[in-house]
Amino acid sequence: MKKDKVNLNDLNLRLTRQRQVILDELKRADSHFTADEVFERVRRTVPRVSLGTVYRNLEILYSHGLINKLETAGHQKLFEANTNDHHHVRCEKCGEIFDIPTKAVNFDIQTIKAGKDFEITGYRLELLGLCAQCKQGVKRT
Amino acid sequence: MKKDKVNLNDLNLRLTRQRQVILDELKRADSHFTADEVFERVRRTVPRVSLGTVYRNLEILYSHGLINKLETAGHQKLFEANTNDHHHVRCEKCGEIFDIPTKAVNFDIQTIKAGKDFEITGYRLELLGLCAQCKQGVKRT
DNA sequence: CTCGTTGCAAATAGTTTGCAGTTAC
DNA sequence: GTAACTGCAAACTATTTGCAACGAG
Repeated sequence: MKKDKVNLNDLNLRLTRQRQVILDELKRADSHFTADEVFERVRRTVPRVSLGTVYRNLEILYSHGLINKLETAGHQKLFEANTNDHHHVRCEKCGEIFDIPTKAVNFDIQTIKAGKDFEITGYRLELLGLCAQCKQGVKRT
Repeated sequence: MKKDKVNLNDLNLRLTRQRQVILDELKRADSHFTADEVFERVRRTVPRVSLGTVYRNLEILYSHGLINKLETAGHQKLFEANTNDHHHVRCEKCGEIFDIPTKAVNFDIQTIKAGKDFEITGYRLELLGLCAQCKQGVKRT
């Protein structure tokens, strides 16, 4: 079944130039960006854009399910265009984030025995690792 | 086998009154506290203690394995006296943190198929749920 | 005595917000 | 036309840090 394309209009959202470019940049790179990375990219196209606008839009786009937000302990929030369910792993050496398909991780909260009256409703999993490049000891510049 | 008691002396650490009281408070309550909650408690005994000192000590005690630090996305860091391996779940309604024994959670990073050259070295798991009280709809004051 | 530690205050980092002017529709 | 949105700057929150005085061993 094909998912309907989300219509900004239906959400009382306006398609401003800033918002459009923010979305475009995320989709184009198909990677994980911090708010200020997005800001820097959007700035190339919309020089007078402000960081506040970027933050506001990322939050709005996320809360309407148009993009994905990645919150991790002790790091800046990351945003990505990919809204499909997947996991992430951070290379502890270079800090890069890599995607891991959901099915590659054998974890199911249903199996958690939390105690009879406690209901587990969700989780946030932050994987840490060593990427292929860093494992080889290749230095990045 | 009984674990040796950690000796502050061996670690070039001095047992100041502030440090002692911080440790005592964490042990006494055997719960999870933010730095400023610890600060408030320690202040009752050592009125002139500063928040900076509390932060510094919590970090030092943690880095020497004397206490446990809990970092979660979007929340203040938490500290606890219990250094045994265990999981935590946060009630999404009341915000309370509850412990979950390691064995109650069926999760093993060894089983993650991350790709042949990628090595998973660790993880941070944040469980979310609804505690017994909140599930009943009991209001807390 | 000496160096780890403290209180204090200022700095930092990431993010949010108030407001008056602008713009999408 | 009007409500959503913007740029700007200031505010905020959690945490860290520089420094001169203090105190544990």
